[in-house]
Amino acid sequence: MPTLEDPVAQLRDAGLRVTRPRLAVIEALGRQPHADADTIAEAARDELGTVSTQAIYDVLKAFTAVGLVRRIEPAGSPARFELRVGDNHHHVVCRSCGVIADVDCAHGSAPCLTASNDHGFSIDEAEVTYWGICPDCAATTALEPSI
Amino acid sequence: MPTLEDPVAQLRDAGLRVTRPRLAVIEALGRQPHADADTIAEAARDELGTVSTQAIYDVLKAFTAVGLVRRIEPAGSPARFELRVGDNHHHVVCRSCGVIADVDCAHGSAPCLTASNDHGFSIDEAEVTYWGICPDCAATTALEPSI
DNA sequence: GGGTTAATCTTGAATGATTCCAGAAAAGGT
DNA sequence: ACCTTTTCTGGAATCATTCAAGATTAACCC
Repeated sequence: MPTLEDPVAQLRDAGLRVTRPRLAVIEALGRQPHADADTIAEAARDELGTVSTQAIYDVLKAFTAVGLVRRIEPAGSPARFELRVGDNHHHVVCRSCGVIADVDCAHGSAPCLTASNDHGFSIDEAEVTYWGICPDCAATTALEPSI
Repeated sequence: MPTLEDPVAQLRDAGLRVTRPRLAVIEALGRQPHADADTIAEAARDELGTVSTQAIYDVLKAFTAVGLVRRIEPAGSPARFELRVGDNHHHVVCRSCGVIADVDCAHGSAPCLTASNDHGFSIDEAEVTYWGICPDCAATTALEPSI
């Protein structure tokens, strides 16, 4: 019952070599969606013992290039990565702690929105980022009105 | 006929002191919307002779804090700044050269979109970034099929 | 099962944007 | 004019990310 496709097959399908660092990155992302490079590196090291930071960046770049993962860069935080599910979904970002949650796209496939005036650009994607406060931070703030 | 509000008045209204670097930044932004910190610094230096990079960042931070300018950070480029016009508009970014153009929001005031599932977040803004190729880059690419 | 080759990983240093710090300068209220 | 607070200067520090060169190793071939 592979809810997640077999990682090895995923790599092969993408035309990428199967290496331990790559498998570790896939697994790390499966466990922590929206992780940044550093978090992924730590997770990979927990599993493999040691992996260079550079390897993580290379792996993430290779994955992004073939569309295995999607790179998102919310303003104010380092780049985050997520296993791409093929759908074109969006994100809610907490202004306070930076956590990210997925939001399904209400309009189907990309581009899910049409620009009112495209200025002659040929648009292929509409990326939506919702900004707000997550439930946890809202609760905390309520308790500490002003430091 | 102040199409742009008087910069001095803008600063005073915002409760900020009126200084030469600040006026220079406002003017630079008026001339080049979507400029990054470095570009603004250069423009300010052209006008004032010399200004520290730090001063530019401080000014931009102060302006952003009071809502005089809006900071946008498209993935892959340094932060850009624009004079906030109060409306809640969006941006089209060229994947090739990075130029940014404004796109009016079709839905009025922020947040102009409603998340399909907000995960309990209290959302105050929906930021939309359209990605594509600008007319100039499209023309160039057409001429040079593949380098 | 070895050998070959190109892709991948390691180590270490470099870059670019941005921020931190401490002191000097200057804006505005009294 | 004077004083207080904000703002600006100069220089160093930080963080995420990338570059470079050589060592490994996965995958394909015989």
